[in-house]
Amino acid sequence: MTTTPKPRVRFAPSPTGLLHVGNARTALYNWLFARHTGGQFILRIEDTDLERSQASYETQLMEDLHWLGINWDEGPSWDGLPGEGDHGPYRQSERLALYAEYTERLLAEGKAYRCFCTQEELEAERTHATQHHGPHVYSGRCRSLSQDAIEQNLAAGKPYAVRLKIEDRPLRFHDMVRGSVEFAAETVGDPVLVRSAIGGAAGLSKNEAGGVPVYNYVVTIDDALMDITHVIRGDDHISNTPKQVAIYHAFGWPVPEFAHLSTILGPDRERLSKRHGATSISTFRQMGYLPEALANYLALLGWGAEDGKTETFTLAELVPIFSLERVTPSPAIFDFDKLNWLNRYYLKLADPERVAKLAERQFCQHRPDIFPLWSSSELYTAEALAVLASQDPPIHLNRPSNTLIALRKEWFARLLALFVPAVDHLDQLPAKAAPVLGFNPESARRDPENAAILAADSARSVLGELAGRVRTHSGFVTPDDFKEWMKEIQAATGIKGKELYHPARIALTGAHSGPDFDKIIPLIEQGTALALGITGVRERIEQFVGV
RNA sequence: GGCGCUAUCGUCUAGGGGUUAGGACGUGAGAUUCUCAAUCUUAAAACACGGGUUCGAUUCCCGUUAGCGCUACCA
Repeated sequence: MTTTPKPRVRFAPSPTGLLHVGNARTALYNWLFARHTGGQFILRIEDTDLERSQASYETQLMEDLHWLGINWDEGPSWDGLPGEGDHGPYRQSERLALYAEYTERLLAEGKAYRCFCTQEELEAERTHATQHHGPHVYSGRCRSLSQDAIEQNLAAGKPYAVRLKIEDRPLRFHDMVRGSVEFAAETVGDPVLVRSAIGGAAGLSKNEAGGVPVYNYVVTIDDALMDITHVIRGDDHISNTPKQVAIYHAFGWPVPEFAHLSTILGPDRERLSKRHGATSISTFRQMGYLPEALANYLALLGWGAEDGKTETFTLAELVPIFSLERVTPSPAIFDFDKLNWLNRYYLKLADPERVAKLAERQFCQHRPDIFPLWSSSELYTAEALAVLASQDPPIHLNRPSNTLIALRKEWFARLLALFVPAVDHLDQLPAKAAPVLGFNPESARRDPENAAILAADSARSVLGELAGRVRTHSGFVTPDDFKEWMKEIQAATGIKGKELYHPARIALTGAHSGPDFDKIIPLIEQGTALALGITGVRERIEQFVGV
């Protein structure tokens, strides 16, 4: 026995849509297996469905993989890089010419035969099978056609498909996730390898369809030609596998190992789809999920560490411990809550500057009235600087160039420090930060919970007292000022606790709950001073009470 | 209809002939706080059912049930 060669695995998506979490997980497991074993990870684009394939999807797909941290050793050229590897081409559409010679070989060796059956005849067989509770497989009628009959049909120009002769013995293969799997030959039937002109194929007219090889045939040849040793894919391919195994047998090629990954389901136990919310990688990205969170979650969905306890892994940590033997065969329900937990975890760990960049994009999209922050050319004033410096924590002017921008970045970093821990994913940030950025007084009053709080007599008194103090106050407001007011109002009215704070909080932030006043007030006043279009504390209370 | 795959807390899972069946998310309670989030502590929560095998099965075998997939000259 020679030493076992390094594994070669492939991820073979069709560019017919956005990369879906299920496929992404398949890609991830392939990648992890390759990296773990020191093997090769190959990307092959199955773009032969001319009708549905789009070049833009192909690009997006590669971008999504890249974003997740999955790179490939061989694959189509991308992003200016030439295609790598000596097993190309890596786009199936560029391989079409390859298959004919293999079909000739099978025909010549008598391992495949021409089938002249019409659609109607096949349909009739199927109905008959249903009536007799048998499997819906081809009877093999054209297997035993005499040479004369074949010549005659050919001469008559009858369209034909090419079918593989399935030998009458069980078709079994080894699955690294499920163990040995076996299919009886009679439940498989002689599969079509090459379509006839009557068959029709996606994107082709009936006449063009003649001679077009079928998916099961093409993948098998591609996998064999690319020296794929381990086929890791979704479990919807299990029933295709016996046909593929028969093709390997017919050519005398070594049968690879298989690993069929279970389906990912939605909370209702149906196959995960757009119906359940976000499912494509690019959507998760837009929503402000971190790639490491998604990759970690996907790794955990159907696989667990040996200790049964560790839950958080970087890709680098995953590589040495990942194994297909530990992959669970049962279907898994996609749990958005757990993904969110992981995302919060990684958000806490992530470099603040990186988070700031991602967050800024979200603000630009959702609050164009206030963001972008850094483009303004307005100058700061002496008063503004005073506000920045005297709040706690102060923002000091300490950079000679780009000063306003530097100050704003500092402010933004503090805003994020306050609100990022409160979100599951970054696109929730603009809404969460509304207490600082500003709010609509009317809709704040209309909120049912707010309305209930505001309806109380005590709330009216508090707001009246507060407005009075705001009016006589000059200059900006500090948390100490605010504390002082609350103390005075409590002394004057006897109102305290929630009855005191909730109305005040609504007047200031539009919501009855949120971060500490100590944090909010400096951010508001500093934001106002930085000309961010944020209404100051005094103004917003006056506005609110005046409504 | 046929064939195949699957079955441990609500969810993801660990485990494995004798265990207090472990962890995580989520949920409940408590601490903290005017409140929310975060954080910490804590609680509740599972071996689908029926037969075997066995001194003993959640674990092994067989059925049942349920879910899912394939059943095409789609990919």
